[in-house]
Amino acid sequence: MDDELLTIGAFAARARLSAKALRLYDRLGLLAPAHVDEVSGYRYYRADQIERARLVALLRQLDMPLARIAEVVEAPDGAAAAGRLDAYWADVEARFAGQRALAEYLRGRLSGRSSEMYGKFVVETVEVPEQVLITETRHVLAGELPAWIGASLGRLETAAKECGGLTAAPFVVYHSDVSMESDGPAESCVPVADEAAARAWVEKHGRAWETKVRVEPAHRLAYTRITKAQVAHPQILAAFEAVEQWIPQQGLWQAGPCREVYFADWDAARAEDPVCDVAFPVR
Amino acid sequence: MDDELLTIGAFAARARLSAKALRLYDRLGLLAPAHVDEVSGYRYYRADQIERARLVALLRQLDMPLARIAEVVEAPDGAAAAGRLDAYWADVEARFAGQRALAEYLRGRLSGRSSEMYGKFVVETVEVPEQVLITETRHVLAGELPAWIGASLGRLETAAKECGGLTAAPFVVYHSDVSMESDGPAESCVPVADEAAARAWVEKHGRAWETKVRVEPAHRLAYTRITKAQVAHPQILAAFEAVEQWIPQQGLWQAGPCREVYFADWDAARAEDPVCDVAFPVR
DNA sequence: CTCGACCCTGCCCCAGGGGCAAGGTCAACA
DNA sequence: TGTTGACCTTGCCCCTGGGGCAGGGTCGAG
Repeated sequence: MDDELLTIGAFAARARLSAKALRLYDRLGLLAPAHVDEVSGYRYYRADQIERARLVALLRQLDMPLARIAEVVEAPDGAAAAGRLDAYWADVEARFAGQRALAEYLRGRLSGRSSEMYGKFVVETVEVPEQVLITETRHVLAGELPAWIGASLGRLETAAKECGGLTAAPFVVYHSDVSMESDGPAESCVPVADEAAARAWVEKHGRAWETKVRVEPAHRLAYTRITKAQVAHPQILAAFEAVEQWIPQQGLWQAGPCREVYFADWDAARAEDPVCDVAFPVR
Repeated sequence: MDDELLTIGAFAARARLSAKALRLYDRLGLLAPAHVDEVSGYRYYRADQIERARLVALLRQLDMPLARIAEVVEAPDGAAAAGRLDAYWADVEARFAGQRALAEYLRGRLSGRSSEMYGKFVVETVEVPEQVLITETRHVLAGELPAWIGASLGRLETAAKECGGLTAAPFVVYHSDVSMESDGPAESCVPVADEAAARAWVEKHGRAWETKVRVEPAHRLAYTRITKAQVAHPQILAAFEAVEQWIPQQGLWQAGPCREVYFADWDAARAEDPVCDVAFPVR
């Protein structure tokens, strides 16, 4: 066979990687030389290791982290490797689609169409009485947000039935970044009638740490109503901004993190139906 | 106006950035607080700085480097800012398109279609006599490669006319990575008849460092012929791989970096016409 | 034997922050 | 008027995926 050994430089040229990178991959166990001279420390690679090295190099061109590359090249067979690549690439595609939408939105905004955009939103305020809430809090990425909101509110609405029923529309509070990438905590909330029953339910069914009962004091919300079609990035950002612009114009100021109040039946709504209020607590 | 000042924490929550990030942006001059207490060092931000901070946060979600974000937010007007965003985003789109093509290619390869793919390429060898070359060497990214090859070979072919004419087809040698992202040096070469004239031409017209005259000794090339349509990433990778697979099977080994020999008139060729040999020096 | 081309390790550097420690400030409440 | 707890400061080390350089060891050809 082709069992002559290549020095790191020769191997690097053939694999089209740098020697430095090869040393790193050795250290990480991603691509160990076939032989290391114990005296000199020289690394020697077999020619048939080039294939793996090239694959690593190509995967790096996809910006795949070395840890995930290891999963691909260690896969038991080609199909498994292809599957792991696909999983990674699906993540990248999803993320990129979000970024592209955001870039388009920003281009429009920077081009000076902001005043037109805000004009489309009608902002009002509403007094909200004190509420007993069952809440679930989680760090969640924007891509999973819709799925998580659906699942979480579904769980909590089920709980609400055992706690005297819903006293108002469920909502989600964003304690940090509203938009993509965000792993800032999101808190889904359902207002219920019976605080004691709620505490008992959480005691029994709550997921540790995530589920809590909380009493929110009375407050005032500034909100704008949006349609189902608008509940998506980045369109929804325009709604948030419209409300944020409006608040100081009225001599008010924000008194807490923003929230989305889902007052309609999501599944039954059509794209042009109003389903959600984008809201900020104000004073 | 709304001239009350916000502490870094309050401002961070409103801008949906971390306090740490705000300190970094302050240090980089990207987003300086309106006021810094000289005694305590506390940073205070005006409410109207939130807009800029939000823009920075959104641009960061596009993975735009802070230096380019600075260019956007410092732009004299919205149109200029939008233009800079567009320029950045066009880069991202181009890069992503390349990555997507590579991911598709890799999925096919990992799924075990490699043997079919290699079967499509017929590999042969040819003896190449000693050649006098005028060469231009540059670090070039894959995106610019086609443009650079065209321009560079155009320049060198013009030169060749004054140096006894072309004695063989021009070619490009890849001294490092063949594929995208690569800034590994690429060397465009034209073989000419008159070495003395070539040296004189380079002396007179050569771009410092980039242009050289070089005598390449006689060698043997293993090559496969590809069509104009195949001269693109990542399809061309399959051709390179086919030749690389073939070489050891014949008891040969690679004796130098790979090259693309352009033997046809590029502009006159149709997509299905052979225009290029993908070649490796062998022994 | 010598020389130049390789190779080794180790250290510092980049972006864009996260996390933590030690210590200084601020405001509200008793 | 404290005190307390929340908030702020700087500074240091950590991450990824290497690049670049210094100082020193090795290899092979002439």
